[in-house]
Amino acid sequence: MQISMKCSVAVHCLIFIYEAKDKAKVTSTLLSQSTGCNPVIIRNILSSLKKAGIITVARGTGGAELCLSPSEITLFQIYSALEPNGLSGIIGIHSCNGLKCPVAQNIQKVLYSPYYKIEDSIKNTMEGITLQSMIDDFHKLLNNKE
Amino acid sequence: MQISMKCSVAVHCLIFIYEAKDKAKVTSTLLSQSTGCNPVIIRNILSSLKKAGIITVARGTGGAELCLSPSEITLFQIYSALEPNGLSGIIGIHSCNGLKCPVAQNIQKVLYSPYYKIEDSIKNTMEGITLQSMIDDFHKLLNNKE
DNA sequence: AACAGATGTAATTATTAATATTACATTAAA
DNA sequence: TTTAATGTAATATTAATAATTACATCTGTT
Repeated sequence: MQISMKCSVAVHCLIFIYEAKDKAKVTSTLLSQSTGCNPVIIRNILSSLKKAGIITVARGTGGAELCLSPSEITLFQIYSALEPNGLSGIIGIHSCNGLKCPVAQNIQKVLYSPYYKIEDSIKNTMEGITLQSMIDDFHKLLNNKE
Repeated sequence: MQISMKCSVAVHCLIFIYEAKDKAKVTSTLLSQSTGCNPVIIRNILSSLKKAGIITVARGTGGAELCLSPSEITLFQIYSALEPNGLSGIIGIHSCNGLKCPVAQNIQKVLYSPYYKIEDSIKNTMEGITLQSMIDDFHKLLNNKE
């Protein structure tokens, strides 16, 4: 129901910011050109990452930078920054409130535990993936092309 | 991006079918009343579950029944029955093809491994959840209400 | 054989969620 | 004060979900 591409775009931006360090000022326009997304979408994503303490963005003059080292930034942190409700509700549940059927009256409670387990396993997996590991993979890909 | 409520509705239907065994003929109309979903949606879901060998649906006369015991039916089987593409692509990736930026050219490959890990952890968790366990939880909820 | 009550499915419409765009106030260095 | 940014609200567009309509088909019953 809702792991949107925002997360992918955010990882893209973070790798870009890391690579551009001391080389170029990273503006939302630049990132919009690199990702193919609208600059306002980029600004919203950067704004979320900023609130989560992952990056700083200079007002006025512009330019984004990492606040943490890539090994301290996990995919779960990135995802959580973007999705205020976290993983809860990642799977849709139909609302059948007010119906007499006992299955209808209890289905939401029955699904709670399975869905929580799924959310928790996604969380654990995401916590095991760092920006550093993705940057490493990126560099491997660059080297393989030579 | 896409774990829809179909999965929840399917579990609802399967519990209903299990509970109604030898008591009532389970038609799509009945299930549509219990779930609050449109009967055609129900028929499509039942059709998918049927193709996956989880239930039988009698043509003409009507009525759905389980083909397997609830302990043999996992949440992953149910989910897979409904989603032909499985979990792949559960997380959206922006398309930035044809762009010069090296990040843009490699981001999809960089994200492949992390996203595969996530999909796999969801799969494993879903495989550990049986219809039986959900039916047990349902019965516990019924008893607690007395 | 005709009827009644089902399923199966294609085609269409409606609704909701995700993404993009426009507009403009605000910021800070030059 | 000009310029090039960010920040964000409001709106529009697009894509994904779900609902609806319509009708062919099936099968037990009368």
